[in-house]
Amino acid sequence: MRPTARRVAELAQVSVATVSYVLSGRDRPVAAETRQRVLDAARQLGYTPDQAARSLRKRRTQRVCLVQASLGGNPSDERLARDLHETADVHGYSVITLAVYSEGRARAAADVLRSGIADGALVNQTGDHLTHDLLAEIVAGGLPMVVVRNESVPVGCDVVRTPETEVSAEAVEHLLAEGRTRVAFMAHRHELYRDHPTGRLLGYTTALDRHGVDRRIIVSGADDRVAAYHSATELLRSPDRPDAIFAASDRAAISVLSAARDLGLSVPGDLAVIGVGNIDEGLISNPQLSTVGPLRHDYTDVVRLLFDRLQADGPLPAREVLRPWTFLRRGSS
Amino acid sequence: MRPTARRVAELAQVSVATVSYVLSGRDRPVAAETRQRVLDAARQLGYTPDQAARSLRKRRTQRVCLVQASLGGNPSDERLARDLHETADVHGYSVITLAVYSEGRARAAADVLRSGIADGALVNQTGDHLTHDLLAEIVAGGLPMVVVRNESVPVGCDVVRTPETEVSAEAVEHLLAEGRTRVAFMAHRHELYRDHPTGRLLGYTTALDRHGVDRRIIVSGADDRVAAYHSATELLRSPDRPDAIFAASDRAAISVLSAARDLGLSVPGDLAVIGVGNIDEGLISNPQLSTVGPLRHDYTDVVRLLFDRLQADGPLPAREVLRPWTFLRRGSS
DNA sequence: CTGCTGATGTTAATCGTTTAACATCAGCAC
DNA sequence: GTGCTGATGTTAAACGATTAACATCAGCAG
Repeated sequence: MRPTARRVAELAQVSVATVSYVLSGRDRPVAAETRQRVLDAARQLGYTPDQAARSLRKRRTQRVCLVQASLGGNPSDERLARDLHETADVHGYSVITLAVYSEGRARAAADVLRSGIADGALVNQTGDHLTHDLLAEIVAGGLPMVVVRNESVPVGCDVVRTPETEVSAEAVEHLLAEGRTRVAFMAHRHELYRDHPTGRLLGYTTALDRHGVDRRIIVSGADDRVAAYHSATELLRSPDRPDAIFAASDRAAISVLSAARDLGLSVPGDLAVIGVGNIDEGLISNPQLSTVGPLRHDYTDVVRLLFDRLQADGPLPAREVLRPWTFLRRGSS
Repeated sequence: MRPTARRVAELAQVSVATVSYVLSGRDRPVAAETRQRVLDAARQLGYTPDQAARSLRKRRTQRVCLVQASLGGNPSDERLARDLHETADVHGYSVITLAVYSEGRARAAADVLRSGIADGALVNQTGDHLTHDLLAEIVAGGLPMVVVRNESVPVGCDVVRTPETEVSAEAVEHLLAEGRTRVAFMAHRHELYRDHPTGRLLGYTTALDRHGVDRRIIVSGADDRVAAYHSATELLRSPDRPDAIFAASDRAAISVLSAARDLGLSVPGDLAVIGVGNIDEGLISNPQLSTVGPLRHDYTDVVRLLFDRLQADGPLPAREVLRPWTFLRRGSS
């Protein structure tokens, strides 16, 4: 059995209260000699306070929850995860990750969040799985929450909005204005099988609409590099091949570049390529990758929103922050 | 305030015990009519049992902890994380991730694990930060644990060993046998600043030793694609450039291929390249990437080791599993 | 000497859930 | 009727840490 405060108290010949006063670091006067006895006893037994008991009593878990659609793969998500972990460490919090990769998991995730597993949550773009209703339900439970999303969320939590739709449209319009006529969109699998389009897909269709282009060329493959390569190869071999591809992720776009090169197509001559995400790798590709994405890959401000809430005494008003995104025209378009 | 079992009990006109019996699903007989009243009350109030209280009483958190050196980036780590999350979901567990990216964090992580934050832990290659002593300390606390590592760990937990050193050596020997004379190693940053070499570095030096080669060419850059590209470019521009590069990761190796191409070097003619990890992307690179790594990217068996332990009644003997790795010679060497 | 203050320690209530133990009652065998 | 059994419900004791409230005592001003 793990040692309890009681065991430490017995060994140090004091009461459990004293043990708690010494170890929890509150400034309750404790005689130097007593304090030392307690510390020695705790060390000797290898005592660590039980988190469950502490949480129950203090109504604080010292944990934050990161809610994500997918696990890894996306450098931007990784960066957010890292920033969250690092900040959490500094503040003495642990991070619990909840993967919401389907409709069903969303319901379960909401329940987990409402069970008081963490003191706050950072929700990263979990598509439509976490509906506004579900988010509202969680917020209503009193959980401090920050949501990173490409749309406003009217439920009383902080929202970091990305202008994904607008900037994606801008990029596609650029392609059209340049004279490209057959612009394809390479989508993530989940973008194809749901009612509500993602920002990037919406940007694509919006731009085509504005320019009166009827023809939509939408293929899957953006989920991973290999799928993107094969999907692009097939697409570019078709008799009526596109003269531009807007890929839902930079990684996919880079695979498109590889496919084009392997087929002997010149970029941007024969084919223009634009990705989403503005990952660093786009700077070493050949040609450099045009992309749509955030200017800075730094989520410390987002994370701070959450910890501000955690440290606030009263409830804070819901804030909405607009994350700066831009269309970066580089060599591939 | 979140509703408690007590509130539900009041609403349903029963005792809290009955509420617990109904909701926790134990097969304690409860009259159908009573059960329904409780269920209705719980639904009406949106009741979810408090995790802290439940954990305290049951001495089970329904959580597992994933301990990792880095967050994301490595496809293999991602896959492990995903497999763990999915299996955990199935078993009704949540996943808490602990990032151990430095010596200091290791001590803290050990304390967190010992505080009973989870029912079991899956430790993924956290280099030397988590020393055997620290691991032993955690295991001694009674925490079921599975460690994935490139060496045996004699502390009473399950170990999934990767023959990273041996297979790396094999790959480098292959380069030497082929007649390459200036073989460089591109390392992760952390590999350069610590006493104990990683398996891949050890494999590299071992192979050189065996062939009586004195000259070590070790550069950093394996941590990310951009750094690898620049590091490789610099290396390949040097007057006495290497004729082979063994990169500590496939991602880095692929950047080396890009750098070589941009410099007009032919692969494998002018330069042989071998990576580590056997990621799928190596199949779409041009030329295809030779690599050292696991045959299958599937960690369900590893995860099962952990859940076997969690579900076992008594203590299980420590198992050691050897993960199959191999040197895959493809187009780049 | 009296009464106050601050330092130091202890007692006991509390957080919300689980669960062993007990109470009650109906049904039934004898 | 008596006693047993099983169904159904309640009571109360945990789980381990925190913390308000209280006890004690030394020092000291008046």
